Amino acid sequence: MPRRGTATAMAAGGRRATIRDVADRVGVSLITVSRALRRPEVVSGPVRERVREAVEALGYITNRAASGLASGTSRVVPVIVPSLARPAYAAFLDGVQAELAGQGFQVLLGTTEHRVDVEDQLVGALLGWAPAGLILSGVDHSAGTRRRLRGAGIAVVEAMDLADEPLDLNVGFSHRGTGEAAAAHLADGGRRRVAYAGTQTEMDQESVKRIAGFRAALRERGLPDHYILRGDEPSSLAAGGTLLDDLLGRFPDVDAVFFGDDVLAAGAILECRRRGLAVPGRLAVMGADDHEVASASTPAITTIAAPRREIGAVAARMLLDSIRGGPPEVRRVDVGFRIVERESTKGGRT
Amino acid sequence: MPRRGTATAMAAGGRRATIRDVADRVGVSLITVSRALRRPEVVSGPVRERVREAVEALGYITNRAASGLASGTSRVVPVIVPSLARPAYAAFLDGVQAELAGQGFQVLLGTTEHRVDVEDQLVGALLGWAPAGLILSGVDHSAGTRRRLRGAGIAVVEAMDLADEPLDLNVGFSHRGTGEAAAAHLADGGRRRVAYAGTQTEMDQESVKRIAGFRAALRERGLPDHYILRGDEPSSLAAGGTLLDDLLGRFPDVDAVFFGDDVLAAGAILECRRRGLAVPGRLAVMGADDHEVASASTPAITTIAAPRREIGAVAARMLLDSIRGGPPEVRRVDVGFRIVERESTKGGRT
DNA sequence: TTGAAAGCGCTAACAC
DNA sequence: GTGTTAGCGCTTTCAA
Repeated sequence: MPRRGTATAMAAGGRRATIRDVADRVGVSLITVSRALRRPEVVSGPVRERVREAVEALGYITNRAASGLASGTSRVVPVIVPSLARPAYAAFLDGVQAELAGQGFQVLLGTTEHRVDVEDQLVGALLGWAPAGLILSGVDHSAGTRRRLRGAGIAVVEAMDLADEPLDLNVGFSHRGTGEAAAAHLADGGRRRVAYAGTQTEMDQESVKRIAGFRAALRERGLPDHYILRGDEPSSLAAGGTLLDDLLGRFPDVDAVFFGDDVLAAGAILECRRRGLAVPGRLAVMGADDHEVASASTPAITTIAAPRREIGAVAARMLLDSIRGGPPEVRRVDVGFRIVERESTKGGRT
Repeated sequence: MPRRGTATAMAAGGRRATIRDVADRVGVSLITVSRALRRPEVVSGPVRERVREAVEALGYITNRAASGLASGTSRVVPVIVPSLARPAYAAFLDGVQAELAGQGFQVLLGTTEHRVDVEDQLVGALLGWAPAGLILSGVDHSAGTRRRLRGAGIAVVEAMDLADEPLDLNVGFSHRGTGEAAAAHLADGGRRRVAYAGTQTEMDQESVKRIAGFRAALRERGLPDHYILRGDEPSSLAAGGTLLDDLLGRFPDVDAVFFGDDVLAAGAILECRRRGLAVPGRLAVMGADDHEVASASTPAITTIAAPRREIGAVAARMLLDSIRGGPPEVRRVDVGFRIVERESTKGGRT
């Protein structure tokens, strides 16, 4: 350690103050201090007050490692998301964090970049903290991870998507459903050659399901379901433009496109404008996630909105309830989604 | 604990496997296992291999609390940001997380909502984990937090903004500078009644500094510096529209507005369109953060871009270097920012 | 309401 | 290259 503590408020010797130091200063036993800190109601008023003063004076901070080791659990909750680059997950994380922090729990962050092997590793590493519970986004995990999580004996929430057989607790909405709804919306608007275009779709189970729902709904209506385009760069306006180029190169006759997210859709619309291609006249464009860019584009983009931040908050609440009160009756919450209709899919050729 | 472990891979008795169980199974002492796990090169090949197998078979996971307690430090780094709702901070966090995870460190997340008292509390709580280092966004902290952090004897990075007197390490760009640059850009484009409009500006030190730089640069040019509007709702397209309304109500003659972020600017542009107010003809509009909405708006919005994700990555690298090699020679990195000029501030009345 | 003893699972230091 | 010993700072019994 290259640095050295120089703060005034410290135990003699320059060490960080321990519960022992606080006890000595107050003149009680160490365990009394521990109790005064964790369950103030069980110690006498005067003692409680003097402990408070000594803690303040010494700058005492509970050592979480010691506390966790002795008690076998810690007030920490690992939260695993695919990525922070996508606003949808940032919003989810925000919801979780706000709710958990309010209850004195800390979030340990992990990102998988949509890779199952990374998730396996992360779960292993994070379980080492003896967490009170764990929140995962997504419902598709390796067999090893599922076994490990069940074996850990802690509360687990799978969030964002809906699980057929939840590991424990589950909150989200149907990604398959969003695909079906998008196809229905475009087809019912009179579009006949309806495409999907997205990036990094193979690894991301959410888009795999969305595409499956999308294609199924098209087939049901007797429409072709093979206008599917997958890119591999991350989402950006530029990527949206490129996707549109590729799409029109491969399928020149498409009359509607559902993009993996609003940023791609907005980028495609910019490209349409460059090409002088009318939206929605010639081509209907639809996105997902209800990103600001969808309302700010011209034309404004029809999108799919889901309460991502609220999913995070609900996930956190379900977890806390389970930690405190045991398994709840409601193990699975479907928060739903809705289509926000805007200009980019208006009209069509009914 | 309402649940119970039922996994197959466990030590006898249903407990979670400890290093002791691994040692017994391999037939070596416990410390040998510990070494095989942390510094494989110091144990013999065969032992290393048998430990690996036993770990696998038992599903052993290192107990971080025990490890941290025994060693006095942990591979965990608290990262404190004002909020996750703003994409700029999500990008920063993403950069930190990616870099740290790659080196086997875990991120403990804290958000302050721009409140100094919350930051104080968070720092206290998070130091309890005996972290290897700590990353804060912002450079303005309470005296108590400064003292505490210095006393903790760990590496600390203040990120995003530039500090006059860094606590330890510092990486970011000048927020005052962005304000000056925005004012200069608008004034040099011939605008004479130049306004600033933002939300939640009192608590956010970054915007306080940006406004200070903005006003100073206007005064330097002999322009009025009192066209300043502060809202108090969070940033959104709607809030941008409202700000524009208020602004034109109070200062009907403004000819340019610098918004606190691109989303507000985009919302204002939508409102201008509703009112039939020409941008940039009648009013120049400028934003900040280089959000997608700035390129996707019509007209496209001039903005200020800074490498937020990279700041996070650099912060993480500086921290790791400091943890591993002691205080580095470079303690302060200015990553700079740039104005991205687009249509929304073109022309003017030179 | 308070205290004493024991030990959580690991690592540092020092043998061998 | 491997083992022994002694804690790290707290919480959990159990007892007073």
